[in-house]
Amino acid sequence: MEDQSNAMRLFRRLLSPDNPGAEAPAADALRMAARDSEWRRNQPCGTVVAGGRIGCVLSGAVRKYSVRANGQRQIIDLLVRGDFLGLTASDPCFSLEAVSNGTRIACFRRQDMQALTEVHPAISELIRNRAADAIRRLENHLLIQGRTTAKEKVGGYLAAMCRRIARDQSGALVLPISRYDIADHLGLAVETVSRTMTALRRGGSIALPSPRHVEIRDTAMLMDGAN
Amino acid sequence: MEDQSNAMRLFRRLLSPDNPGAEAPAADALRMAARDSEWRRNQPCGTVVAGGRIGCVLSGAVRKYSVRANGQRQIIDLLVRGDFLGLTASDPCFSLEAVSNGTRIACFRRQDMQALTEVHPAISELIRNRAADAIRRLENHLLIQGRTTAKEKVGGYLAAMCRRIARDQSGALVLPISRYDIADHLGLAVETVSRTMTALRRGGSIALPSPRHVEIRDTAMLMDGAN
DNA sequence: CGGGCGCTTGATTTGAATCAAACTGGGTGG
DNA sequence: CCACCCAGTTTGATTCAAATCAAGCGCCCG
Repeated sequence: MEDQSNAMRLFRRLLSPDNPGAEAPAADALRMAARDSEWRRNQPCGTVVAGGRIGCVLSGAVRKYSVRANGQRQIIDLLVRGDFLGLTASDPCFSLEAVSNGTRIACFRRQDMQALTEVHPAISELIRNRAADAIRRLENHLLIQGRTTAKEKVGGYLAAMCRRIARDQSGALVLPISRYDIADHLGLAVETVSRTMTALRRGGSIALPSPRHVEIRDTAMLMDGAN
Repeated sequence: MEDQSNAMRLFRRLLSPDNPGAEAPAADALRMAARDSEWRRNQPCGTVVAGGRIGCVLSGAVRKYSVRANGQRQIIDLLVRGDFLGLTASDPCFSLEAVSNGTRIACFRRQDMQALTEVHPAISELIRNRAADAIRRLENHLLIQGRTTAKEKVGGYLAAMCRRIARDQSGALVLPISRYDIADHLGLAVETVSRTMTALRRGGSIALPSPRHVEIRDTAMLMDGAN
């Protein structure tokens, strides 16, 4: 099945980033232990990590967020293909939601995963590396979020996305998320995000063929927030 | 030696948070494998994690930060007693500095640590748990940093610190870091931090016997940023 | 004793939030 | 088929809060 082989390729890549051909047995074992599920846009998918289970995003995207007493939503992480959910046992204050239709998640029971690590040491390394990824992702987002001006934040965000998500045939980023999501992820107002995107376009660091398609024109300018 | 027994107690606590009496052999093994070092205020201590080594803060505090091209310093994490350094192999863009005199760090070589995990499985669990701690710490800071007003940020920060650092005999928090550090950690100007602390004091949610000593008076008010 | 660092307060400016309104495209129902 | 609707996006005007510029204070350390 197509999906099967996609997931296999993903697992092989994750198991040995340098040498995608190796580690087929471990990837097979992961594939066998996984139960896949598919989610629609805005559907809560926190159940995949209930009971301490671990999930891996196969396609689409998942947002991890919390809603404050005053109604403000704060997105603290965006998980895309290859990112793991549920690495920190349980923090009940966060919700998970599929961002787009056809978001597919492979789900593993913790005890199965534990048993697998004893047969395939590479899987234990995989988990460690995904946790390290999560730390780097959060650290990097903190750097972006900690910047002072909206132009620096949005620019840094787009530059970071550039390293994580797929491009269309013309080389433009295809943002999986809306302006509202970006705003809630950066701690800005939607209007500010929109205005800033327009300003970046006028400044020449990006092009916007459509609201969801972003062509990076000048990475340095984008990161500096200097235009 | 006093320090030896302090480090032992720390390792035992980290190895089994629920039952501090157990896991003495693993703690002993960690103690034997560790090389301690002591650092002075503002001294760069990134060398302890050079070559992929792992460090554990025994006392004092360490700040992890990056300096941008425009000179702006961004502190992305503050490590205190029990926190681990170098969990994400190497990200050369961050610097480490001791925050206070007498900051002590236990340092482990990665291969020694690896060998230990094979004898003591609890040590491998320890590392996983410390990584999960780091993720939770960063997520929580992101929630604080993503808030809109300075009062919410500073209030949330103090409330978070409350759960991590020691209190003096009167029950007040002893901040290990300066207003400048707090500002660089929250992405605010020093003046704003100072003003906000004063406002919180006047609002009655905290008391400030001295700039570095904070008594939490009303946690709810502090977290809401509502006063 | 001096100097500098850390902290605080004040006045002004700037930039993002907020309030308000129009526009777009895709989807639905008549 | 077309009118309508609606969520997402954009732009404009105004308000407000934090950055910036400026200056004074207390204290520790040399």
